[in-house]
Amino acid sequence: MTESLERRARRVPMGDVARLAGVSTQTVSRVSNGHPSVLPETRDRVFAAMAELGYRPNAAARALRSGEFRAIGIVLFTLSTTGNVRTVEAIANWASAEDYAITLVPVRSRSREDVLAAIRRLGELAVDAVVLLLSAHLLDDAAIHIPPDVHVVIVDSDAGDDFTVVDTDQAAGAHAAVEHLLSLGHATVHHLAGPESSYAAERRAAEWRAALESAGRRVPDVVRGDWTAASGYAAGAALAPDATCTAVFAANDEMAAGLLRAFADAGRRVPEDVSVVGFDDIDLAEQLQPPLTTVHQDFGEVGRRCVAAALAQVRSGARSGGVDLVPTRLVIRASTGPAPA
Amino acid sequence: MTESLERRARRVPMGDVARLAGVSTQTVSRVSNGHPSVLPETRDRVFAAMAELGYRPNAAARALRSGEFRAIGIVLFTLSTTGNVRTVEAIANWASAEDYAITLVPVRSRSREDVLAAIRRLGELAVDAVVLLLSAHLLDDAAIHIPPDVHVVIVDSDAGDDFTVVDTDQAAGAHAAVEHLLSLGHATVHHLAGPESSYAAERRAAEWRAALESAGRRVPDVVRGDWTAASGYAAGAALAPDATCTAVFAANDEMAAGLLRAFADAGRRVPEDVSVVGFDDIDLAEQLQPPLTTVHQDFGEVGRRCVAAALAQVRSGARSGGVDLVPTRLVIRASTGPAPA
DNA sequence: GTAGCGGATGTTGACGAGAACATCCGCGAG
DNA sequence: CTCGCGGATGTTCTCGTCAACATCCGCTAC
Repeated sequence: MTESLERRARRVPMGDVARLAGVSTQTVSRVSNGHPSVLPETRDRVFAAMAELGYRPNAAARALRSGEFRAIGIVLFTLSTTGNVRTVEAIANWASAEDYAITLVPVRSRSREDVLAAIRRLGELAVDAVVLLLSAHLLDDAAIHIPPDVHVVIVDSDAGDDFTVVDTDQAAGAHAAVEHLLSLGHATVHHLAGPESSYAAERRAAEWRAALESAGRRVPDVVRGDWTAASGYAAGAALAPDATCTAVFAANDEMAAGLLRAFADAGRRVPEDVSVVGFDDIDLAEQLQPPLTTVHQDFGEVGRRCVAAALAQVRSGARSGGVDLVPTRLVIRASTGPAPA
Repeated sequence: MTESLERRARRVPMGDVARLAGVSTQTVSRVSNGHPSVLPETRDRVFAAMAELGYRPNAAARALRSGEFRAIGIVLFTLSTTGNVRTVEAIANWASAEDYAITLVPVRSRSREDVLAAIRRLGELAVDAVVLLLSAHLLDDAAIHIPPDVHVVIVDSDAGDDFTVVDTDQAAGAHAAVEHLLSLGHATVHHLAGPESSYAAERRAAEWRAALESAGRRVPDVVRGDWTAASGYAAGAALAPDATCTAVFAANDEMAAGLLRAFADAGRRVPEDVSVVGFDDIDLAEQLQPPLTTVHQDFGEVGRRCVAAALAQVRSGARSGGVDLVPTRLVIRASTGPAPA
């Protein structure tokens, strides 16, 4: 794997450029930052010197001087869920538009000590603000304490009293899914929930229950998955024999995909025998068989608001509380239909 | 969205800690870095002062002094492809294990100027090494020039002469897929390729062609998609009427999923009438109907080698060339079967 | 003609941490 | 008893950049 070696070229400091261009470092600095009062001729000379030496400003020195890193940190457990990926991408793109970079800090596990370690590292990161893509339960722990001078935005959580929270409106989305199924004549709706460790999963499950109760319907036992399609398949295999199960609301699309295959394998037709609704509206949702009715999340908007909130804190120097919910949209496809007669 | 405001707590510098603990800043520094020759009693006093004031070391100052940021940059177009996401996650995890953070730099578009801008920003990033995840032949362009003192690892590209390249062994994977289908008795294999702008897509297409030619088979026209399931569906709809098409190798699993649904809609059974092979082995592959035969990529290993190569460069101070290919594995599921009689 | 203004440039210092070097002290060897 | 050594700690200086202030100059207004 190794072949040739090139000796490392030394990082060029401003002073070298200044010397070559015959000006002071301050003038180089001014050119570098587009300051107006530099003679065009001088500017060109400095640019030429920069190019010749391959000068690039040193981010550390700049940050030390200015106190700004122009970066936003994101703390998360995993990039293996659709929601996290899409949120991270959206944050990265919006941040990039503001000329901010994104620093990713993965947390090894959900163990208390790993989370604590990540939070502690937060403050030492070369970052102006932090987005926590962690579920709330973790922050409830009184021992987990976020330094007061760190600007934080929290996603997928409920700590709106102390922190800025941005999130998809899980409750409204879940409500719409249940309503849709009830309006098709189903007596009740089963729920394939995500893991208990997820705040989003818990919110969706709670609202599913509330919607059924407020409609005066029987509330079936919750079936739990772990977000994966495989867990959805297992849940589907367990639900298929139950003839009273004519409608299932899955907490995400991957698990819904597993459900669809499990029902197909068990000979239960979708949507004729069972209706299925997912959550997220991943790209593949439309390509499943049948195409999946699902709750569309606007991750782009979540990302935009995260960046906006983070930069607002950075610019004002203050931390604000409050919850900012992004609406969902029910996308009706072929996986839902009238209740069987 | 805004409610309460807390005044910003000032960042605590080392000097404050030193004063409170009754020592010099140097001693605080030593404690902070675990230097051995500090009296336990002094150490405790310093720790207490740190805790009381909420001291956290300043990353910029540390980086300026040491010349190290302990961060690796990743430049990429998008997180919407499975491959990129999984690679980024793997890199983040391995880097984190070495106590390095990850900085994400999205490139707005594939336009020449945006790529150039990103490359130029590279050198100014607060980063010790950079991974280019651009999946393209970008570096062929002579105008795109990477500063010689930037440590670079390239993924999904072909600049092994000048840079370290880590990649999945696309050719071997594609070859295995074609071989598998031919060994099942299919006269030839159609190919649903990814976009021309993707290096991986081109490698897979080239090897598909080579495998067919070396077996003396007819080489059908290539059908192109854009990685999405929707484009796979469109391609499937176009291929379905062609009775000579009994085997399709899709360049990724999402497009294969679209193919499966298109064939189902067109009344062509998989695998009885048509066999389908994908590439990637995404989680959902096993949940498709039928479960998808596909080429498994070991993204974790790609990430590990990227981090290893990047840190090797950082530590040696040199840049090395060479190509490091990660093997693939063909996962046979129900979507492939013997050629129809 | 000169005061005064403003544009172009230079000089100085500070950001926070930590390496190099200096200092001080106690203890053991000669 | 003194020298020297090494551990604990302090002092100084530097990293690269940029803001603040200083300087110098030409031009305009009176």
